[in-house]
Amino acid sequence: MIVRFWLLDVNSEVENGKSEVWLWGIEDSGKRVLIIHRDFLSYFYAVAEEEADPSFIVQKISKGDFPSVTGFEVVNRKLFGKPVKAIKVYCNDPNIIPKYAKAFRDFEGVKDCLEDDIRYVMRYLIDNNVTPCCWHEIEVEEEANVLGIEVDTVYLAKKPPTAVKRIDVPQLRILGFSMACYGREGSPKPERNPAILISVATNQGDEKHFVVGENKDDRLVLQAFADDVRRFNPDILVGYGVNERDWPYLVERCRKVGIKLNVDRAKTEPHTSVYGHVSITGRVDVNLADFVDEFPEVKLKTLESFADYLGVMKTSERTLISDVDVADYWDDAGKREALKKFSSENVQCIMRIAEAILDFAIQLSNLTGLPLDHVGTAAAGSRVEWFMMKQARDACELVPRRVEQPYRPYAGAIVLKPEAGIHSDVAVLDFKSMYPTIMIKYNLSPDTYVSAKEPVPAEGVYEAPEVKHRFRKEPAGFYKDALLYLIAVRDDIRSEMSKVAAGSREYMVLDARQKAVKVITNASYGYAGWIGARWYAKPVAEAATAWGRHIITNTIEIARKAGLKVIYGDTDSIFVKNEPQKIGEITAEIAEKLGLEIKLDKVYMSVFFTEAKKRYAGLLPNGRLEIVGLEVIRGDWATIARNVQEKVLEIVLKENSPEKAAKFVQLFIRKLRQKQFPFRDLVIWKTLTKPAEEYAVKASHVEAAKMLRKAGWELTVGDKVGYIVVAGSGRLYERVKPYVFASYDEVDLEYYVNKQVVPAAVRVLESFGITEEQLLGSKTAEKETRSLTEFF
DNA sequence: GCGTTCAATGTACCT
DNA sequence: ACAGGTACATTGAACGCG
Repeated sequence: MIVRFWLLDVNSEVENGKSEVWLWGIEDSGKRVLIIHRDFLSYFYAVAEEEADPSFIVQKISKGDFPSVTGFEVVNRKLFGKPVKAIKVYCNDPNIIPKYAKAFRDFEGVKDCLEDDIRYVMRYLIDNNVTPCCWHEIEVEEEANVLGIEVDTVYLAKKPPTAVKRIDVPQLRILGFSMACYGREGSPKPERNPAILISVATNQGDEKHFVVGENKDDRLVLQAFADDVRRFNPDILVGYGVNERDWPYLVERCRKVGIKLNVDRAKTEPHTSVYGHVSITGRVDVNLADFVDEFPEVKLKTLESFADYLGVMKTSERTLISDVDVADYWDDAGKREALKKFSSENVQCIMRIAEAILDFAIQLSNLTGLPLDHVGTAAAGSRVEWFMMKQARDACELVPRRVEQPYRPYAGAIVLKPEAGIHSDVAVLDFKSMYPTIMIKYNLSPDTYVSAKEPVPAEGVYEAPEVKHRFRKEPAGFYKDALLYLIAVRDDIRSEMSKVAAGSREYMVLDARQKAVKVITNASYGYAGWIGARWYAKPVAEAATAWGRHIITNTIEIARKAGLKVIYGDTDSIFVKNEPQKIGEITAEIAEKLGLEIKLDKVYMSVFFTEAKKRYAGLLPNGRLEIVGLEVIRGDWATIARNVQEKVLEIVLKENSPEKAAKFVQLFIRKLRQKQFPFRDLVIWKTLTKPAEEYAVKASHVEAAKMLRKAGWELTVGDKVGYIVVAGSGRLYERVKPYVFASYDEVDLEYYVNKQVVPAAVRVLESFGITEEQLLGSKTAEKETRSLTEFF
């Protein structure tokens, strides 16, 4: 019997001493199924030394005591482009593979063992061309559901599945949840603090709240939550920070109160697995917080600010309750409803973010081949790597082991010093996807590199400028093939998108897919230069930037020779005076001489530069202000400073009136001194980049973090600390408090005037001759205005 | 002993 | 835990002065 299914999740189990792959799927009919594949043999490679005879090696190995080996196969493969003979060693116990590989490395004639570090499930997926979040067909027979798996049917696979060309996603059941814990000793601990409130929502519109009674006994809450999950039987569970917080807490708490947390489809408990994701057998656990990094505009990566950014729930319309205050809200009869409302809003945010994110997550999973519950937690480098592994297999390239590499920096891109001040009518030209384009054009790939000691091959080489790294022209390296594939796929998707209604379900899926393709394409250069990469290839990255510098330098020269004033440039772009005819001419000349396409990206009606690189603001014809690098878009400046600078830029660029801007700043400062701005606009957020003890110098956010920790609130590396500068004496770091512990009365307003608002404003206004003193002015308002008026 | 100078430290940004 | 290039605030030790 043939079954057609969409692959939701995959895991492996050991049954009667034999490994089997479990494929969790959804059929067209909506049936949830489990397909068990029993006879997939895993393997690793023993790579033979150049002079060695592989069959001799096989003979020798056969005499050793390796009971799990079931067979050998001598094959031709490549390693970093060099042909090698390899012995594929099949084993019936996947778990013993690393041990055998280690032993085999010592055999005479064996250069190395490879791919022993690829887990059984991933081996299965790659070798059979099975991709998660995609439709497949498979020959199966029905099997008795002896284990009581919570699916409609259990099948036994007769053959590996084959992919079906279909892009649609079945109707998935999604359940989101959010929890609150009661504690007054700092960060809640499952050993001592109950889960007082769990809010649950589904994509079928249900919303439920499980709340403890007055005795705060959470057994019923936990049980009801687990029962409700099983009743709804979701395919996907979503939350925010669930892998590191909610799931471990729930598991521990249930253990403590003597309940089994049964929320999966196979009667096991949630367990932490690779990349730190929590695995819930038969379902997919998605931590939405893993996807906030795709939006660098979101500075503070909390649920509420992510939701605010996506436009699903405005923070300004909410009463936010920080962890520090949960117990107070619970204990105060008048405030408890607010806590419930907060929890309900949180789970609503989660559901709406899921709606906005899941299409992308699904497409990224499908493109990289990483299961949906891994793909979020996997770092950018891993995502590229898994994508490349599939490409490598097609090219018969062996997957190298990850080897510890020393960090060796190399030269990157060129940035021009801008001409400070305001320029009007400025065109921005740029090379789209410059590094991927260069990598394709010059066949930059780990398997095409010709080292300095090697002779030039017959087909010739491309030699990078400056660094002189050489890459064979033929055949195409697997990076080139991979990048060409990605670009072709993206073009296909875009043409498909133009055929369907914008905003339709199909359009959204296609758009999510082209975004996933873009993410992988753009990360490929960085991957090549990453020392953690299996295919770390410094010459590839170094040659890409060298060609990039060559191209942009020549572009600047061509523009100048054509009489175009070059105002600024960074990596792959140039800012020139907008003269369409000349731009047309140089575009053609660049294409002809450099073989790369430069395009008009946008025209600024006016653009403002400081003396510094990477910081400017431009006014677009539609009236939108684009701000780059300046304090406005920096998350480590207080909101008041960002707001004042944004307004100054707007006045300067739209009204061309620095004087008006200066007066605005003076008024702003008066309001600040009168405490007219919300307290939260004074909070400064900075990331803890290492454990507090490891800092070489005292720093404000670290001191604030220590104060939080003293009160029991644990922070880990990567967390952002929000602090307030309070009145007092001494160093800055001696005058800060976590914002949750501070009140408006303690604030050192003069710090915010002198070190936040004024510097942010002066950054822009000093170009127009306005000084800090003028903005601060003298004591009375009249005098301020007069001195400024006199100045002009 | 005290104020100034400046390299080092730390964070976040740009492409 | 994708790269290098860059700006800027703050710290803290060295430096200069007398």
